[in-house]
Amino acid sequence: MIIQIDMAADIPIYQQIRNQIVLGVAMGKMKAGDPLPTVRQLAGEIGVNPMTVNKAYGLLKGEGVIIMDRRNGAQIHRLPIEGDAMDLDFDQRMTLLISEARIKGASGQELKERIIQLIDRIYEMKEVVS
Amino acid sequence: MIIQIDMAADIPIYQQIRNQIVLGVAMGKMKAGDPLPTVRQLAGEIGVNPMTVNKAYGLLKGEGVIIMDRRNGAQIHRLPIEGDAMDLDFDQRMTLLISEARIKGASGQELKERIIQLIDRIYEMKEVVS
Amino acid sequence: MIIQIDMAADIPIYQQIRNQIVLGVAMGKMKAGDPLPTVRQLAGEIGVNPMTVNKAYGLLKGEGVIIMDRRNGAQIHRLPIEGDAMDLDFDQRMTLLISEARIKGASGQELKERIIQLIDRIYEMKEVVS
Amino acid sequence: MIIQIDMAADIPIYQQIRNQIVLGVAMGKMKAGDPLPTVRQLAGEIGVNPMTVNKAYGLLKGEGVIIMDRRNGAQIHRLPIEGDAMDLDFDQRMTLLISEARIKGASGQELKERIIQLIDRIYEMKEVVS
DNA sequence: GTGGTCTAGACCACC
DNA sequence: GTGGTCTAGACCACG
Repeated sequence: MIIQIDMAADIPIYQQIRNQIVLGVAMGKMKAGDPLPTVRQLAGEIGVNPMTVNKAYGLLKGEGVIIMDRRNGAQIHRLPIEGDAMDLDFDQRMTLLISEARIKGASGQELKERIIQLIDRIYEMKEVVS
Repeated sequence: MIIQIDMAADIPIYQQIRNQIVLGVAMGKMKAGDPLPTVRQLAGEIGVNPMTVNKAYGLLKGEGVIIMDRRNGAQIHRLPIEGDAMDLDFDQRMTLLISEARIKGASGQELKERIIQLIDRIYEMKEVVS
Repeated sequence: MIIQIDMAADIPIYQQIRNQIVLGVAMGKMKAGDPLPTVRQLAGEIGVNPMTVNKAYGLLKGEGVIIMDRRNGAQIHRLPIEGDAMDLDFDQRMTLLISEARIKGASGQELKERIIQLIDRIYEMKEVVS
Repeated sequence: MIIQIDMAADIPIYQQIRNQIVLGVAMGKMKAGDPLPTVRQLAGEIGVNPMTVNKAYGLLKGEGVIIMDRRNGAQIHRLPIEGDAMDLDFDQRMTLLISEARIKGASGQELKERIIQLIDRIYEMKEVVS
């Protein structure tokens, strides 16, 4: 599991770390119970301040994606995590994304095909849920 | 076209204004050539500083969504927006959105149905681009 | 001689009018002594405020491109007009233009070929100078 | 890299700052990865409000010339700038520049020689893009 | 420390 | 009237 940070992006680094771990879990690269590197280890690898990694882990813990244990460090939580999968926030962000594509000229059919393709790629790995 | 601002949200106000106008255009509430409220007018209505609205309009102008006319204020651009409709940024944001839904337990089928529903709702209004 | 105005452009309308007349003169579409439409006429044709056209004519008069006569209206002045053809302002604007092209990846050779092509097109009409 | 501002010029200050940095990059005074002064630093040096410098940096960021890094301030972008080097805007500005020179009496030959001289001066520094 | 955001208030160019 | 620019000063998120 390699974390790639884009220092030029507008997205805060701690958010990028959080996002990449979410992606890793959803695509089956990391499974429930798998250990995460320690804060210092990961911070050293990607060259950021340990406080930044700590903040990302805190976010993930708050979301229920990981559990932090004083003895074993952090590890992926049992899945699925709590919360409605497709809540208001999901709809709003999805609607905005589709709208931006529409005003750039995408057709509804193009969009559907592309998104189905992306979903299939993510769900390629069966049984992510523990 | 009413702009609703959530002062408590962590999304910057100028970004919220920009998003709502993009949504309005994509869903056909605003058509090419339609006038937008003036900077001062909109600022007064939603109770923010004109500079904040100005920044939102500047963003939209940079994206090619609106044009700023010294005589008539701003209006929706008549030319199609430049840029690939489904670029790398689109894929990344979409992949993240789908991944978040998956780890909350959504099935691939559920996701496809929901997203197709959202797309159909947005594309209900035919011919947004004049 | 048709004047085309781009209301969406950042360039002020009076400046656009001035520029197009300069282009028309340089490319031989208008010669010394040719009459320009009256302020009201041109304003009506392109749908702008007469004050705007008036300002453009004032600019051109100040530069020596046209002369304004109460009886005959405005007409193109005898060419060439006064002033160093390649002054400091020319060098600065040209340097900026070339620099912008360079950072977008243009090679020196590409630039020279393109510019020579543009010069030849403009100088196609022999003997603009009266 | 010293930025010189002409407070009396009719070009906005933020535009002057942007232009000088573009020139600096194109002429090799600044290379990819080189740090720019911080917003507050530069604002202090040239005696303007930080917001003005911020606007200039925002422009350059939007153009892909620089990246803004929360840790190290701004620096020259390492990737080539997107966009056609010689687009419609380039042609129009170049045509206007040549036309203005022609009506002041410049010959096509004079122009070609002068412009080639300017290009060679700018491209003196090999390999600006890292 | 940095940049990001927002405010209040001002003056100017354009039309 | 409009938007464009600039200032002074403030608070916050990020690292």
